[in-house]
Amino acid sequence: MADFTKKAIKESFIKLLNEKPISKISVKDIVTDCKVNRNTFYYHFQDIPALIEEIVTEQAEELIEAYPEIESLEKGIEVATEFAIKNKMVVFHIYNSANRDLYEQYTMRLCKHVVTKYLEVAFKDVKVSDEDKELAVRLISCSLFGFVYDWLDSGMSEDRPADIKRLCEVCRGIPDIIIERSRN
Amino acid sequence: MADFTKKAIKESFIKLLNEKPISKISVKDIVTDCKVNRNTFYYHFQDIPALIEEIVTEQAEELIEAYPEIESLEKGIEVATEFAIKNKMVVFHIYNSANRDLYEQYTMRLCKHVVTKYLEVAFKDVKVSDEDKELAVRLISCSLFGFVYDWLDSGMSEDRPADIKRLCEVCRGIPDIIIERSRN
DNA sequence: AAATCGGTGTTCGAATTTCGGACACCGACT
DNA sequence: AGTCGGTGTCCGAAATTCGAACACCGATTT
Repeated sequence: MADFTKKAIKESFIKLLNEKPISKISVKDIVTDCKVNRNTFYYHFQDIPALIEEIVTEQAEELIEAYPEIESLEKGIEVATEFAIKNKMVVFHIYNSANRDLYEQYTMRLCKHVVTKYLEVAFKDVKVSDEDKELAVRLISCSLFGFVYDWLDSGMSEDRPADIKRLCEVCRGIPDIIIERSRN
Repeated sequence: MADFTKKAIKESFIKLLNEKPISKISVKDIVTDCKVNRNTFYYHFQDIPALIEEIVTEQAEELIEAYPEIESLEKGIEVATEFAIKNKMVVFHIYNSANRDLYEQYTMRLCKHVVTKYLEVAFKDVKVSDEDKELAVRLISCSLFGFVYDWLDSGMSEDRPADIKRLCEVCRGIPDIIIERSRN
């Protein structure tokens, strides 16, 4: 089964995201756009947050797929940041919505999700304890989140590469510290 | 219902058409490409010719939709030729296949189909008898078919606009003759 | 304060679509 | 003569999509 309907729902949502803020997108808008029954939406997804979760997860996986040979955490941060900034980014639409507090939590969840996904790959050949892995996720997620927060707050500077570099500088020490800790 | 699966099957077919000659495209190739059960193909389409028929019909309808205000038969011929040449053209792939005789008949059928579709619009506000309409379809279809035949045979010249103009010159007299005949 | 409105999320059963697994058939190739 | 790959068809089961309800909520209107 190839789930064309599910795919169409996702595409409609992304399309609508480019037309209006997420807070104004209803389930009805989505199903109207792709001409399916409202129940079909609920058959595939719990609710809109679940839809977002799946889209973001997919994009993260696609990204990791595209960079199978990430050699360093720094590169990983860069890639994760690219993910958050370059690729359309559902995250941003969420962030820009009205219910800021709610979606800040959600953005953080997404950051952790992305970073965790990445670290599964990045830590594959390095022996690091589970606790340290968790620490790495937290540290890097917070950095990523903070960067996105700042980047959006300061008016979305056009010079993304420089901004990414800045984030990398912030995070550069973290992986070394983690690996060092792991060696005791 | 939005028939995403059916749409996917069509898209897979068109995709495969750009990779290999139509005579080498099997139902299995199609369903493998879009990850659908073979029976699902047969649920939607009688066979591959029926699939082609539907694709071409749709493209013709889209074209007519895009040119709702065709003012003259000449313009119509131009549009129909554009349809046959500019828009990817399933017709051509058919034509280039091994079983030339079979598909020449089919190409002619398609030409007639397109021209009929067009003339329904073009003759809408002109009172022309059914016999004359049929004559117009035959004459213009043959011109279109002959043009495509010649165009392909002579190595698909790059200067399409000039070729279209040439076809229009060939056909220019036809509509006038038809309308004149209709006036008795 | 009550009523209306638009959206949510859920349930149900019916209808449609997709599926896997058969089958006979055919033409090409061994 | 037998194998192979493709076709077109059949079946019943499973999955998906549907329309029509329902209670619920929050905002807006009256």
